[in-house]
Amino acid sequence: MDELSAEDIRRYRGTPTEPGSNSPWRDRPREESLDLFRRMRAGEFPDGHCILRAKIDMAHPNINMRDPALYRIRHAHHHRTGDQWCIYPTYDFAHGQSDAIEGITHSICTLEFENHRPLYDWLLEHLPVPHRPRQIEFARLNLTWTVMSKRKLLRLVQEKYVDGWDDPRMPTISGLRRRGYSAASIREFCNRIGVSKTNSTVELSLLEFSLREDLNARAPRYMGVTDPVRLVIENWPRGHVEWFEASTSPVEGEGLVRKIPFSGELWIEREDYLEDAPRKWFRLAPDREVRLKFAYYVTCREAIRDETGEITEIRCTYDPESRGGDTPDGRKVKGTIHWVSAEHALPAEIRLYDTLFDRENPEEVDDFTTALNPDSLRICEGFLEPALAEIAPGDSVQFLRMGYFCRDLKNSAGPLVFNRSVSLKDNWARIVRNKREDE
RNA sequence: UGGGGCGUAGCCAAGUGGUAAGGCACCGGGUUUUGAUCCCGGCAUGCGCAGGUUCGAAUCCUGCCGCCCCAGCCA
Repeated sequence: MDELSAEDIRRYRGTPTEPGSNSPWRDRPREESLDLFRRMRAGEFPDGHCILRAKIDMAHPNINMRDPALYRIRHAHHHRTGDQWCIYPTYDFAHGQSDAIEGITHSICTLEFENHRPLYDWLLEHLPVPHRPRQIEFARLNLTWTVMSKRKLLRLVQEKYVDGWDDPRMPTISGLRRRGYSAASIREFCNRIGVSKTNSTVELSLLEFSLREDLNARAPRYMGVTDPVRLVIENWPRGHVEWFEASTSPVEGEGLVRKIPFSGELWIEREDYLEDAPRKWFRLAPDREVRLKFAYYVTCREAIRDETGEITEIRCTYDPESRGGDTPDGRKVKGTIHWVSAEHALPAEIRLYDTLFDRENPEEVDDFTTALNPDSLRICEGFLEPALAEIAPGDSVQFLRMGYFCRDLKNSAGPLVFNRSVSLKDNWARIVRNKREDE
């Protein structure tokens, strides 16, 4: 039992390059120590008055072996036992013993505990344990574009930078689940990155790939427009509605068949129209023809703008011969875009996520909260095809061409809310990016 | 300048004396009513560096270099 103050203990410990020296209490007779320990347990002393230490070697090159603390006084209130217990073991003292009692064979932990293993082993050797566990250390998982330490994540929650531990932007299991990450995709990700002792940071793209791979195989396809602009078909019979039958699977003969209403006024994705389109642009532009998925070919005639210059309506004509998405003359259209009939559309809140931080390594700045990405969440007022009303909270679907979305687990009572789990791979964006870099 | 770890491609990672797996990313091409998926091809004359041992070295030896962790009565 040592009665040195915390400050003195630190002084006696030495430094990594200089040995420490023995506490003046080190040779206290056992009976006296036992008595002190009993009284400490009985609550006779205030916090820090004395402490139980292991007698090992104050000159040991490993600082953890320089007479480490084992039991200290903490007058902490416990929700079950109240104030009756006031002494607590250190992590090092408890670790090996609890492993031994639980029959643990391989006690796996992270690299920073490597220096503690000699103490872990020393305690097991010197204490009456029922079994000898072995501690094995591995590198922790780090991911680009986020932080992983519990202490940092806690700050994000406490300081309200996110909505809670299950905010879909959090790299927590509950956050990933709410984002729409399946258990299978997370497991497959873990298989892919492996386990080693190398300090490493895995690229986020690998996590995203694992999700896409799983959802590509499982998620039914529907149509939803996230950033809507109105498309009017000038030669469509007024008030006419057609219903198309389409499968939710891209694979012939698989999936469920549901009906999709089509009419003369649709919502399409704002980004699917471009005024000055390059030659390789396959979507809508003045005088260009595209296929409306499952339905008809339409040719763009004009775009109508408001006073601010924003496009409010795109006017097209359709080819009645192209019903179903093919024409008798066999002419090809390069682009196929998704749509939702305006009259039948389900309004929905669609949440699009970006990385929580604005850089690959948020730890490179002094305070990681200054590296938060202000655009990590974008809330859209979108429109969905009617069949999407049947999707249960927590279920994943693909919105054609827009990515994989998961109906939010919370907010299940009110209007439809969908979280985007991950976008689809976007080769067009890549082409545009590469071209810009060439110029 | 003490001790404990780790260095194989842009990012992960196999490999333990027989001539550098695999995945992601990236780059080409094909198929496609999702610019998705799928398919085909490319991507380390080289394993932190320098010597040495060996018929043969990422693997063994020696010496360097770089990065991470440790001076809580935190975990």
